[in-house]
Amino acid sequence: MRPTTKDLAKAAGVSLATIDRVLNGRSGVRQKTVDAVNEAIERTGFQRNQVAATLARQKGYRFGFVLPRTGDEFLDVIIKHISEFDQASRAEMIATKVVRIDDHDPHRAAKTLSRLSAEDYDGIAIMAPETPQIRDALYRMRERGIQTVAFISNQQEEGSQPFVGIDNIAAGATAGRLMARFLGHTTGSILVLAETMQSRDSLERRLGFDKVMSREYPQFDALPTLETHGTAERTRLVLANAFAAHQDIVGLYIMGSEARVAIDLAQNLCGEEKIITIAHERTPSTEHALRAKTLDALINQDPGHIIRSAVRTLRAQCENRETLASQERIRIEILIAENL
Amino acid sequence: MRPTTKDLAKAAGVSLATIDRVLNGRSGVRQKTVDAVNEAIERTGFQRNQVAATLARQKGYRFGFVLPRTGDEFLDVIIKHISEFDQASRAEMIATKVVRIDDHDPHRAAKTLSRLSAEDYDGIAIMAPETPQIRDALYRMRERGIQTVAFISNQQEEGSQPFVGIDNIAAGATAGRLMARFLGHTTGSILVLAETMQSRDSLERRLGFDKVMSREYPQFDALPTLETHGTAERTRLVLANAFAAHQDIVGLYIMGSEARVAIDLAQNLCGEEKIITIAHERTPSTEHALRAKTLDALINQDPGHIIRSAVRTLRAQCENRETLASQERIRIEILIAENL
DNA sequence: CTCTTTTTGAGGTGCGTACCTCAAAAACTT
DNA sequence: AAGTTTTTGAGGTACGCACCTCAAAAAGAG
Repeated sequence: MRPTTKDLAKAAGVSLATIDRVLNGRSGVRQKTVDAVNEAIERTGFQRNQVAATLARQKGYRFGFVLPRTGDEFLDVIIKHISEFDQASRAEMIATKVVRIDDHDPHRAAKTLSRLSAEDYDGIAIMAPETPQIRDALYRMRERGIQTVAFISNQQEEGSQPFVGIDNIAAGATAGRLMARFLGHTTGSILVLAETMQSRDSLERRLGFDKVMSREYPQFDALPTLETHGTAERTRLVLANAFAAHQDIVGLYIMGSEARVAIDLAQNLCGEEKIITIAHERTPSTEHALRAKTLDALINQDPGHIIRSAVRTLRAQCENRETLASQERIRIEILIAENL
Repeated sequence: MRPTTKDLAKAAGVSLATIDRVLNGRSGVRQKTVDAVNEAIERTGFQRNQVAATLARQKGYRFGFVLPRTGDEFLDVIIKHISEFDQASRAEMIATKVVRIDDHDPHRAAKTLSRLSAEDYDGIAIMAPETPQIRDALYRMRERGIQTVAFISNQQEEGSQPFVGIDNIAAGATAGRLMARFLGHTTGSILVLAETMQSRDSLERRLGFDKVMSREYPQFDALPTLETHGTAERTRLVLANAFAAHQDIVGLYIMGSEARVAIDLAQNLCGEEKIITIAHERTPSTEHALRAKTLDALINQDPGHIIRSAVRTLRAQCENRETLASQERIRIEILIAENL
């Protein structure tokens, strides 16, 4: 039988009240006593029964997913998965809510964050660009006792909060390797498309992509990143210009959003010689393109896994436990038509 | 506030005892009353609080993972993950144990299964070849009230129990597509290696592989499957013979175990012209080969996901709930050196 | 209608923890 | 040493459900 708090109290030679104080980090306990309890925990191998604990806490866990207000199809997919998760985990007393912030106005975004109270949230997972305002808002949030985790988009301040998402440098490298291998023995230029190079994610993907391409495949010329600013018009414009300026385009790497427009357009612009196209994130559009063979491969991070991992991570923080790093690593998925 | 059993009793116009009888499928309740309670469940949107339920049940859940006694590196990986999971989920009152069965002696295997009692296991996940003996043993097991789920290797009898694992036809097709795309414009023969073609998994993978190759890439000649019987000697033998008989081998698809030996050997036998090699399942060996570029791609099913999914599925059965199919789909992962 | 069987109700206990109160003990202060 | 503050103990309630018993009510059989 696993030891209970009662057993632990006996083993430590203190009362249940003291055990409770130590276990839940309440004040008013001498260090000496804390040490004695911790020693007893070690000795007896006590593990708090989370099932009983959450039942007793009564108010399960409430987590917020902070997402940008503007976004692409991928964001819709994320939101859909969050609400699915919310449904499925209500029986486990975990509630998840989506909070939107102004991604183009850091001040307003920070203000929205500052309004999130510890009364309403035990933790939040945030997907946002890294600005000083947001960094500070997150810092104050943690001071208020709300756990935080960066989510899909990493924040600079490593160490202060965990990150759940893929390694974007590796993701870029993966795209690069696939691009080169699919191209085989041809040579030519490769277009690289991003929403904006202001974002850390795009920078990292490009870095990884170039690392593979320039070192191992000098026969290809990866052109400077084209920025779409997330609009269809500009995507059309920059792509048309690029195809006009370069006659030898053999590949297209779409790092960011607006994949749909780019894929369709590239189909028309490239002539009879098919170009190899690789994009990120599975959405209805990219999935369709993969099936239609207008897209050759998709680099994906599974939204379901990310969400579950973010919640596990937040919950572990709330209960100040460690997480198994190996369980929380988000895979860089390669999707082709056959393994959709 | 979510309705509790008490609220439900009031809503259905019955007592708590009756609610308990219906909810836990006990006998001695008229159908009319059962219907009334179910109607009230619908109407009030009652959802049993699993946290409280498992606490009250006192004896968490005990699940067994039935694995073959003999096996390759992949099996070791699975076992490692099961014990990791066991550690991590003890706080959630879920205990998992590994049970080994004689995979070469169906009678002994069935006997081992018949000894698993409902006293000790709430459910078992089984990875075993499909034989009549095992099928019957599983049937009787379910009659004893032990939930079952097929795991990695599917059993024929679809419908009678869920399956957690990948679609092996799709996995084979994925391997085929990658093989063809990596080979590019060359032509030649492709070797296909399996432990045995007796197993359904190998048959399905081969089926998927051929579907892609023969229909879309007639320039390649996928040779008949070579069987290694899981031994290093025989692997060496069949491979050496194959390379002697065919001078135009350009690809090697390793569907089953003994990947390590096959990869190393193929390296030596193929001469200066590198052949494209694709294998299944991530293990220390295959991972190393991928890094060393002696392996071009790996088709993988994540053991961690499979185990968690199997446990979620078993637990849902115990609580006779439905599972979200979308959450339980096991991905066919494509691994290359960059996204390890 | 009576007798038997089946179905239902009322009530209780316990799971392991959180969280609360109040008093008692121990530790510091001056 | 007396007073003040800090630390600890004892005890309780609650969470939502499982599981148990025993008696009462209802339904069915003859």
